[in-house]
Amino acid sequence: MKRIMQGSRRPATLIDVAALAGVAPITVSRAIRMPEKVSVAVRRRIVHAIEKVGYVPNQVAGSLASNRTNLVVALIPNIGNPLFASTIHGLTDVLHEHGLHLAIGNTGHSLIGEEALIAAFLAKRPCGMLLHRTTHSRRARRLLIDSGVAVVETGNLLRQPIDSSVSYSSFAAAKALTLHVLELGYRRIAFVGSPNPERTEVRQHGYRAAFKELGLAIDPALMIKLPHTSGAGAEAIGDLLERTPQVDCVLFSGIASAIGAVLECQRRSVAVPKRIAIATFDDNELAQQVLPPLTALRIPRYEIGRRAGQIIVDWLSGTPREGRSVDLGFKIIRRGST
Amino acid sequence: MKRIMQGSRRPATLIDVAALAGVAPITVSRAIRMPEKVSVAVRRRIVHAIEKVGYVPNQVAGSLASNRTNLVVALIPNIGNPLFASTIHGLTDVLHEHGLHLAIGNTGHSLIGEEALIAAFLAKRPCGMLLHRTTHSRRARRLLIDSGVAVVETGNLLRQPIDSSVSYSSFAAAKALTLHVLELGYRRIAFVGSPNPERTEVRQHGYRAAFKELGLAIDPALMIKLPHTSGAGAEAIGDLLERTPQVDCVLFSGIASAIGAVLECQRRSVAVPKRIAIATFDDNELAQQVLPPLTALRIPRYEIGRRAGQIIVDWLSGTPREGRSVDLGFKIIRRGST
DNA sequence: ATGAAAGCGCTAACAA
DNA sequence: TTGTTAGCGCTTTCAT
Repeated sequence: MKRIMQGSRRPATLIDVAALAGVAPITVSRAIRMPEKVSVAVRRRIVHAIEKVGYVPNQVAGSLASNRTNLVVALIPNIGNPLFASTIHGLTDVLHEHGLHLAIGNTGHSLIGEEALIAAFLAKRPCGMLLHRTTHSRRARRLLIDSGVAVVETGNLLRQPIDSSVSYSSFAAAKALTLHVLELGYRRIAFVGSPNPERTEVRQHGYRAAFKELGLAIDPALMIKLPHTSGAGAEAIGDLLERTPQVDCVLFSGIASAIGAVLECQRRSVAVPKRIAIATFDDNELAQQVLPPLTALRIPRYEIGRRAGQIIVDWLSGTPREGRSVDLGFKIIRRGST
Repeated sequence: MKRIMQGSRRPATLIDVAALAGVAPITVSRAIRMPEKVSVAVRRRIVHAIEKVGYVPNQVAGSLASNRTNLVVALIPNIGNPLFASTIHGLTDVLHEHGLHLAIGNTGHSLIGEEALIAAFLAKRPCGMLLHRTTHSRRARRLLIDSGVAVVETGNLLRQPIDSSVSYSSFAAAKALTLHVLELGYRRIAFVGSPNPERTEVRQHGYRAAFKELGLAIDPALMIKLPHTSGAGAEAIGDLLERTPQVDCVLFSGIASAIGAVLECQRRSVAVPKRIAIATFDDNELAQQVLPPLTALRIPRYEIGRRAGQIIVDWLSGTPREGRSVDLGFKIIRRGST
């Protein structure tokens, strides 16, 4: 009740401030956006007036008039996934430095399709858009291109990005990690992918390329798909050991499942890496703490967010971009599990 | 280059669509927002025209005219922290169901202070705001109250929320967890808090209350503060065992440090819970996988986000709220570590 | 350094 | 069911 009555007081506008300060509205606008263009005396009066009436600028009106929203949109498959947290963090860090704000869309199990979702966010007239690993329909691409916003795609390196792409190469990473364990002498290497076909196929491709490069044969019984949870990882390694005892190494697509697998090996007293080696396609602090610590691929997630933000900022300031695809690479960190 | 030339084509407006369809602009507006209010024939022509010119509504203009942004803002201390992911997830799930969108602000190490940050986001004229455990200056509160937006505070249950508060009681949780281990017979119970004083003090308070309730004395050597990382947890338990060998149980404020501690015990072959029991103030899948699995406090983070979203949605639809403080509670899940 | 006029693209309120 | 008229609160452009 109290709130509602207070709220009914119409919020102060530029005009209210101007009237109180005895200047034209445009002068107040200038005092706020380019203080140096307004004389000190007038500025002081305006600042006073602003405090007095509790003026908070209406950015909606400002955006409409200036045709500039300072809004960046990130479309993410699943906000609940901690993986995205670092990228979003890097992104907001850069955006906030430049007075831009971030709106987040969860493409996950959204009822409305990708096109509708993109259209809905485009309706906000953002200055830039980060798209994490979404495949686009022809119409969605059209929509994005016609909109004129800076589009940065992340999640995988694209040869034909709509505008630009910042990521690492999933193919190269998978190949490198597979070569890494092949070179260590492992041969019956299981590959555990996620149910996400898009991502998994690229990685499987890299996995096969590594075998091919060394002229070795792949054991098809060792290609598995399962969700990225530690429970699933635990089950998977159990199954592998029982059903395909020839296995001597497992590559996990997700870190949670890899950690689950290591812990399951502890429970079963299966020696890692002696009986079976384990490596994973992502890294975090915990991967270093388990016993044995996990050999992992380190992906520069925070940096990807920052770089994506930087590209958007550069685009807005008219700075010509250098390349369309920015490869931020990856590192293989060998620890005890291989 | 290509992009820039294409982008220079002025985007289609409602007027363009109206002209092409041979109707008044307002009719197009209606056809989009309330299709049932427009005759089928006219609607068809309008839909055609929209497709033809590739019209994407300008929500900035719409918001200004209708005085409704459909924007909700969440201010979070640290987006990089996976803990917040679930809450944000729950929040977006509800918001998207009601056509609202989320903008995220990172209060963390922001250069601009809380007041400025709140003012900056208020300038976007959001319909609602979620504030995660931020203490507010008098002026910040004023700003929020005067704005008339629905404010939901999370992170701790508040007696005097600005508008409403959704959370669990940190005090009750800490007391309950402490009582839990006291009742199991542990007596020299270390409490490992985070460096965040605000949160840690409330929990320490609960910890003391539990001892007091049973008329037991606290060992002051067992109150520790450290960052929530698994590395820190590993170190901490090592130190505790060496410097204060009387310790028989450790309560960890953060889950990462608790997991680090369990893993450290494995490395040192310290028997958990025989030599030392471990419990933690948060739960996740991994906590169930480590050896032994961790006794944990389960906090309904996703649900907190959903509920916060629901409150905002209700507020917007004028539904009177039931209570100002919603306590979503917690559960203690006993596993092998105690 | 300051101001006047015009309008951004849409929707509310009120007709017809 | 459809249209007319007036803004929403600000910034742009062009004076002064």
